[in-house]
Amino acid sequence: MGRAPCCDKANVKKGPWSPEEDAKLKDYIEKFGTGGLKRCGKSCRLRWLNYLRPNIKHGEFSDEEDRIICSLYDSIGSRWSIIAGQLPGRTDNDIKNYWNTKLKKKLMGNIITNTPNLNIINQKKFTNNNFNPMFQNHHYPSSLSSPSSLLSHGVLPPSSSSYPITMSFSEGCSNVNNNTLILMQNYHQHHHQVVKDNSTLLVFGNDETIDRQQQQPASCSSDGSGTITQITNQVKLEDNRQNYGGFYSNQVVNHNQEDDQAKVLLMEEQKPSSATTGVNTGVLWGQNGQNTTPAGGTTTSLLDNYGLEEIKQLISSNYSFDETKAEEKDMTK
DNA sequence: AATGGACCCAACCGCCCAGGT
DNA sequence: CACCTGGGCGGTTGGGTCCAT
Repeated sequence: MGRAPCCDKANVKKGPWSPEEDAKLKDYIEKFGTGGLKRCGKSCRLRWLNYLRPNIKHGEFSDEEDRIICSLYDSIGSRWSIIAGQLPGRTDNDIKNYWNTKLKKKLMGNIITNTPNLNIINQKKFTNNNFNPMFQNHHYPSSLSSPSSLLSHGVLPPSSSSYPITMSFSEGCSNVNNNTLILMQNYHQHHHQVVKDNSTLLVFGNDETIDRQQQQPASCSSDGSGTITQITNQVKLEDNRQNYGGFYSNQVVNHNQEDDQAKVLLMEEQKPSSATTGVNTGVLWGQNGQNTTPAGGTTTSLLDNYGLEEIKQLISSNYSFDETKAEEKDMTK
């Protein structure tokens, strides 16, 4: 037997709360608890919890709050109530909205603006000759496999302002290995045209990002897996999308003849389905906290190496991260 | 000034679970 | 044990606002 409705839907008011209703609810709760309103109990509860109850914080989130949210999101995923528990005055709904509408984008902006050497990149496009060594050889521990973890471990400072950059990775970047950071201009397909987006993808490369024999760029999904794509002098669209969990890889290569550097992989963000288990979910949309197996190996989240209580302690102890602990744990796998 | 798209966020929906009967 | 109920939670929606054209 299914669950009974929480209220008589025909006889309850819905929609935004009026100031009169707010005052009434507050008054009732202060005097008698809930009752008397033509509101479903659930609605009253939510209104109270998210808006009316004392000491609710509204307005801007601080950098410190950002860090806490990012760290916990990286560790335990979208368990907003637990995250809210670490932020006095903030509600799970608030944090959820903040994450979905701002923080996620802010993180990407951080990576663009605050990664060392990025100024150079902003002034110069990559070419075969100037491909920034940082992105060729800079390795991060596998546990730092998402923007939020990079932020939460202090790799990136929490302030941000995002702006588009032009970026590509070229045939010259042959030293791409696992956990190498690659930043790419994001494009998307709109009415059969390729449209430049203001956002930027952060992608982890692996050995597959370059066909070493043919020296051709290849697609690289957020989990580091990818396939080889033939370069042409025109934008090439192949509708052979593969779902890598984190992104759809469009298999598009843009070879700009004017400057022989704009070989840009086109990728499109893909919102993960909650049902995507057993696949790596990539950089941006990672289902962290789940022990998933990507195409090219395994990922570890902080939760693999720490318990929830330890994570809380880590947060309060200024985010020091014990690399050896992760490595020890990896050894035992 | 009009309009359409993007963005934000309060509120709703539906599922799960614990506790009471 | 089965059923009922409400709390808790994460995902989603839709209306208001902003902003670019």
